[in-house]
Amino acid sequence: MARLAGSDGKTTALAILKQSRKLIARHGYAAVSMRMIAEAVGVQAGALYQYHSTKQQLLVSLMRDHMEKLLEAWQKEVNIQDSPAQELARFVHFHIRYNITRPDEIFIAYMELRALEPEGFKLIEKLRGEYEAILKTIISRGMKQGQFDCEDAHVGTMAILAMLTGVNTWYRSGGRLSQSKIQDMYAKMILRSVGCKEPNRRLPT
Amino acid sequence: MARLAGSDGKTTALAILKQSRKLIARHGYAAVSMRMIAEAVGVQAGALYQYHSTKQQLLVSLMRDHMEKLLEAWQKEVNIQDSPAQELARFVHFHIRYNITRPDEIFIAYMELRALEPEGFKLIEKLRGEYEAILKTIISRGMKQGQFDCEDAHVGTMAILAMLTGVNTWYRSGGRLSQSKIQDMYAKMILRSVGCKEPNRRLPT
Amino acid sequence: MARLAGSDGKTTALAILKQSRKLIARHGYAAVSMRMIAEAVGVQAGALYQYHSTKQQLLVSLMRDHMEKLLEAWQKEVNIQDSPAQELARFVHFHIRYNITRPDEIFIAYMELRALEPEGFKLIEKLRGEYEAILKTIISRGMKQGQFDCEDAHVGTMAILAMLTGVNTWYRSGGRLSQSKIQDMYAKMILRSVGCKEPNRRLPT
Amino acid sequence: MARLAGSDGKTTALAILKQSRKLIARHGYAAVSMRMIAEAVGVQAGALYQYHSTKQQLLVSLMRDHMEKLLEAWQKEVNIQDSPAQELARFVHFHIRYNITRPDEIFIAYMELRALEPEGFKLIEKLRGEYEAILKTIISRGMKQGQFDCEDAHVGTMAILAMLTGVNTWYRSGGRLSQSKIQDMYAKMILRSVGCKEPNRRLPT
DNA sequence: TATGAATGAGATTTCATTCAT
DNA sequence: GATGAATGAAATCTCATTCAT
Repeated sequence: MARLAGSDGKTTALAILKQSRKLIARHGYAAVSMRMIAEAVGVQAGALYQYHSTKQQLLVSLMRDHMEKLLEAWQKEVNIQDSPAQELARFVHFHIRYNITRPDEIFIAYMELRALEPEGFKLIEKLRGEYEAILKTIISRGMKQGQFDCEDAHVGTMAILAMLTGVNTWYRSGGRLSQSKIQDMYAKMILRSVGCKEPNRRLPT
Repeated sequence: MARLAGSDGKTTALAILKQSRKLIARHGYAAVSMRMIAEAVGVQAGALYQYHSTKQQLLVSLMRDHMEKLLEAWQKEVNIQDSPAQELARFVHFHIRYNITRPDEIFIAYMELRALEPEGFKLIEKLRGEYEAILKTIISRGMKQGQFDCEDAHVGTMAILAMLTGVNTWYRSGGRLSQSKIQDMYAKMILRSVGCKEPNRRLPT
Repeated sequence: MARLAGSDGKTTALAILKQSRKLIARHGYAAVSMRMIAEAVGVQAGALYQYHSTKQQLLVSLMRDHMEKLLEAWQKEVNIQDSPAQELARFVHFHIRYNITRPDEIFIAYMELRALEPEGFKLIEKLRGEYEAILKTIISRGMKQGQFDCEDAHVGTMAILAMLTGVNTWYRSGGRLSQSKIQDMYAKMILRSVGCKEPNRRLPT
Repeated sequence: MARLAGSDGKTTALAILKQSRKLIARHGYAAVSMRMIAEAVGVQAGALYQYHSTKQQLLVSLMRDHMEKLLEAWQKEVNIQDSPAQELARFVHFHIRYNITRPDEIFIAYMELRALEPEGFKLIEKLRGEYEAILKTIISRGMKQGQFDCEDAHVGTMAILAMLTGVNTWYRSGGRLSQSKIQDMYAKMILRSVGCKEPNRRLPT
């Protein structure tokens, strides 16, 4: 049949992204079928192909979307007057705050790289690299200025990102620890881990 | 046809575990078919069912196998005379050493929990809990003895495990950093992160 | 959206016939989708249904169109003063000339009969029969007048039509042989094949 | 489920070829679905893929099979003592006899070339070329020896093959004309068409 | 112990067609 | 006259699994 009265392309497009994000995060790209997504959206499977030419394309859209928004969000957050320690703390707070409210995006971004075909993989890897570079630059600057005592900026970057992103594997909103408490704890652990002596100053959560 | 001359049940059983581990780690449980495994082993798909009653059972075998061996290995490693700091350092060295040589097992253990059906999930979760308890106990002991200054043993446990396990996402053998160098760097970062002042003593890699 | 400024029903109608003819001739009715046709025309698939109620109807239009024009064209060609041999030669020249410039129509007319549903099939078969009857009548007349020595008018008709229509399977314009040369060669072969002794007189190509 | 007691690969393989040949000849490659073939064979659609990796492969098998058998059959038929006229008559008789009993193969061979993807197309074209070369050689020999008066061996080849293959479009076994009568009529028409004066000697049907 | 044939369900994707706008 | 959104059916192909041999 045809279009239902009141149906609307933009609404459907958003619903597809939302539902597929949720499903893929829960079960994994390979385990989610186009039919499952369609059912969640409330359309037939064929309708999905008006918005994404293949299942793979849908995954790429999801991941690119997330990475681009993440990078933009940091740009709005950054404060050029920060010392390295302040900037690292700000980054920790930002990363946790941003990720804790978007567990599905994060999970997909980290877990479904292997499901990407070469073209999509290259695109997403580039965006990931840009985000890693932000943290690496902070650490390098702190090392140059003698504020941090870290042996290797790259290893530090990877270790800290793993630690931060790991929050999502155990954090439950409404759990024993508030988000701001977690942010403070992680900031402290991480500043210590790079050998920073400067006291951790409170930052907006 | 019947059994090929020279074919051997034990050999096949091992080959199935080895190849399925490799394939599932690379592509994910849902993306690996029984036929792919069979081809890698060099048998027909039907033959796999002589060893594992379902695809799901095969996954459970793989994961239980890994967790049990990991726990056993730590038992052989532990030294009851260690101070908390020494034990934490030992744990860091152990975890990195053990995991760096078994990237596939680790990846599956962390990634395919969601692919487990309820029965298998309960079993594997129990074993994971036992491993986490080891680290949590170390931290708690260090806190009690005043050697560590950590606000929350559980959060510390999860943060440290995430950091450690993250090594596998970027470590390449033969890369710029040797395994023992990485172990030292992580031990330092982690001891600092729990507020330990005791100098890091060298441990066997 | 509504009609685009400058779009025009007649133009679209012609474009649909032209593009569908081309596509169906190349790939076959079953292998051509309405979307492929729409894309070639430069409209959305839905727009095709303003001109043809179904895909099948579109095919019937294409075939009826061709057969009717072919029959009309012969009517303009015929010369009632021709002897049977002259008329046969005229027919050969006509058929080759007409078909060589319309390879797509011919191909569809001969190949897609099987794609017609009963109603359309009856219609097109009737028109085909009329065309075959023209040739059969020529041969019969030649036999009655003793100019041809052919054992069976029907077999002769079918054999000659197959031979003539086969030209399209190998003729390439600009190839080694000119159209008029081919017409002469075929006229000679065909007149001989029906045992006609009268010399082949030149006819307009 | 599993294999049915008494089922047998060779039997199924033959049935697939037989049924797909029949169906593709009637409706065309694009219009025949794997399900239709499977139903005709009496298996599920998936079972077809044990024998042919794709639908396209199945088509190639069908066409190669036919062309190879056709070429072999002529090799058994040929008589090196034939004069060109005798050989041409023999070829006509052979072609009609062979094709009249295999209408499906012929139809597919001539009609589904366009359904072949490049790889398969190249293969089948090569075999077709070999068959055409047989007739072309006969005509060329007749021209050299002065027995035939034909202006162009290539055009003659294509014209005669079209004529001969066209028999299949109208012949119905048990119809008004017997096969041997048709063979004689065509041999006569064709020998005349190449300007051969030698009387047509009877050949085995 | 393993093969080879098959199933039945389900995967992604495409199709002709419809209809509110 | 045409679009854009959608349907429901069907296409090709893959999958886990079974079982006679």
